[in-house]
Amino acid sequence: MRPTTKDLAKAAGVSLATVDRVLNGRSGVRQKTVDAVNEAITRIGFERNQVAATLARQRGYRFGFVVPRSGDEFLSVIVKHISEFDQASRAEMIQTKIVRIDEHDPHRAARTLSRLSADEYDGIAIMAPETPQIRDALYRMRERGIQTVAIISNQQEEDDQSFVGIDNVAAGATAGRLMARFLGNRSGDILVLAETMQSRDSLERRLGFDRVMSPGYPQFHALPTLETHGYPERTNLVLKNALAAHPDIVGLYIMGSEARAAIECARQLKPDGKLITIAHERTPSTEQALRDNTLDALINQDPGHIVRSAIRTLRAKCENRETLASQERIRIEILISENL
Amino acid sequence: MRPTTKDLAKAAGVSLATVDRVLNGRSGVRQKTVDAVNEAITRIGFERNQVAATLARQRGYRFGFVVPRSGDEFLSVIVKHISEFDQASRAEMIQTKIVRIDEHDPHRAARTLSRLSADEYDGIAIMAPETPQIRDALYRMRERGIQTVAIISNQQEEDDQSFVGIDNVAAGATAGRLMARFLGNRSGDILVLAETMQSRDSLERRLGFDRVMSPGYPQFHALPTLETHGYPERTNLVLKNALAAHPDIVGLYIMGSEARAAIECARQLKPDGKLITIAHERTPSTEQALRDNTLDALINQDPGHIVRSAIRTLRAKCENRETLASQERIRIEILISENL
DNA sequence: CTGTTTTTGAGGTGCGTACCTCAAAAACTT
DNA sequence: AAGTTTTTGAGGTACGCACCTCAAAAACAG
Repeated sequence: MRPTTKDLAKAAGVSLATVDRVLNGRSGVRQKTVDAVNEAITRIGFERNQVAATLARQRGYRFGFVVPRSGDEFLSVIVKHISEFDQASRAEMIQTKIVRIDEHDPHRAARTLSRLSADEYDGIAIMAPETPQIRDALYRMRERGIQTVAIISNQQEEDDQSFVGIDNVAAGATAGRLMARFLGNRSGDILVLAETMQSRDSLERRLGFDRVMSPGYPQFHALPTLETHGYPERTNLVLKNALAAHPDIVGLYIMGSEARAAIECARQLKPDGKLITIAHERTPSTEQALRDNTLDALINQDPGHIVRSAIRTLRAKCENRETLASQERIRIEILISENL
Repeated sequence: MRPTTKDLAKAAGVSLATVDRVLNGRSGVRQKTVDAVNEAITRIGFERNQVAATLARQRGYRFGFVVPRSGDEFLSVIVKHISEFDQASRAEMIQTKIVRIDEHDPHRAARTLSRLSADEYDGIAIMAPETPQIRDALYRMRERGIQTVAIISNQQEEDDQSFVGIDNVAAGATAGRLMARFLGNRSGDILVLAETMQSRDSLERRLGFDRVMSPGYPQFHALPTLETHGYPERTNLVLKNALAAHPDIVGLYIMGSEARAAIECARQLKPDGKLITIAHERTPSTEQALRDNTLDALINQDPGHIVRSAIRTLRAKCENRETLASQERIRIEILISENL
């Protein structure tokens, strides 16, 4: 039989009340007593029964997902998965809410974050570009006793347990390698497209891409990143200009998570030239493009996995546990039309 | 506030005891009453609190993983993940044991299965080739009240909820497409290697592979599958013979989950020719081969995911729930050295 | 209608923990 | 040593459900 708190109390030579105080980090216990209880924990191999604990705690967990207000297609996929998970996890007493922030106004965003209280949330998963204001707000949030994780875009140099998402340098490298291999023995220029190069994600992807291309494949020349700023018209324009200026384009790498406009352009270009096109994030449009061969490959991070992993990570932090690393590692998926 | 069994009893106009009888499928309740309770469930949106339920049930869940006794490298990875999960899920009151069966002796295997009792196991995940004996044993197991899922190799035409693994036809097609694209505009013969073509997995992979190659790429010719039967010496032999007989070999597709010997051969062949090599399942050796460029790509199914998904599926069955489809779908992963 | 069987209700206990209160004990302070 | 503060113990309640017993009620059979 697994030892219970009762057994633990006996083993440590203290009362249940003291065991409770130690286990839940309440104050008013001498260090000596704390040590004695901890010693007993390891000695008898006590493990808190999380099932009973959550039941007794009465209120399960309330987590918030902070996401940009205005978003691309990928964001809506994420949001869909959040509410799907919320549905499915009600029986496990986990509630999930979505909190929108203004990604273009760091101050307002920080203010929104500062209003999130520990009475309302046990943990927050945040998806936002890193700015000093946000970083600060997160710091204060943790001081208020709210657990945090960053998802998709890493905030600063966080530790493993505070970021759920992929290594974007590796993702860019993956795209680069595929691009090179799919191009085979051809040669020419490669277009690289991003929403903005201000964001760390784009910078890292480009870095990884170049790291593979530059030394390994001198026959290709990846042009400077073109910025679309998320506007379809601008995307059309910069693409058209680039194609005019560089007749020898053989590849197109769409780095951002909003690929619709770029794909549309590629679709029109595709029939004549054999343009190899690679994009990120599986969405209805990228999936469609993969099926109709407009896209040759898709680099994806499973949004469902990210959402669930963020929740598990937050919960583990609330319960002061470690996560199972292998489960929380988000894969850089390569999708082609055969393994959709 | 979420409705509890008490609320449900009131809403259905019955007592708590009757609600309990209906919820847990006990006998001695008129159909009419059952219907009334079920109606009330949907009407007030009752959802059983699983946390409280497992606590009250006292004993959590005991699951068994039935795996072949003698196995390849992939199997040991699976086993590692099972015990890792067992460790991590003790706090959730889930126990997992490994049961070995003799894969080469269907009768003995079936006998082992028949000895698994409902007193010991709530559910069984089985990884075994399909034979009439096993199929039968599984059927009887379900009659005994033990839930089952097949993992990795599907048993017959099971429904979605009874199989955790990948679509091997699609996996073969993925390998085929990658092979073709990596070969580019070259032409020649492609070697296909399997442990045995008796197994459904190999047949399906080959089918998928051919479905992509045959119509789409006339410049390649995939040779008949060579069987290694899992013996390194035989692998060496058949490979050597094949290479002698077909000087024009440009690709090697290793279909089985035991790739060590074949990789070793490929490693020796690689320097001179530009042999494109694709294998299945990530293991220490295939991973190493990917890093040193002996392998060009790896088709993988995440063993950790499979194990966890099998458990979740079994648990859902025990609790008479549906699973979250998107979470249980095992991906056909494409691995190259950049996204390991 | 009576006797038998089936169905239902009322009530209880326990799971392992959280969280609360109040008094007693121990540890400090001056 | 007396007073003050800190630490500990004892005991209780609650969470939502599973599982049990026994008696009462309802349905059915003859």
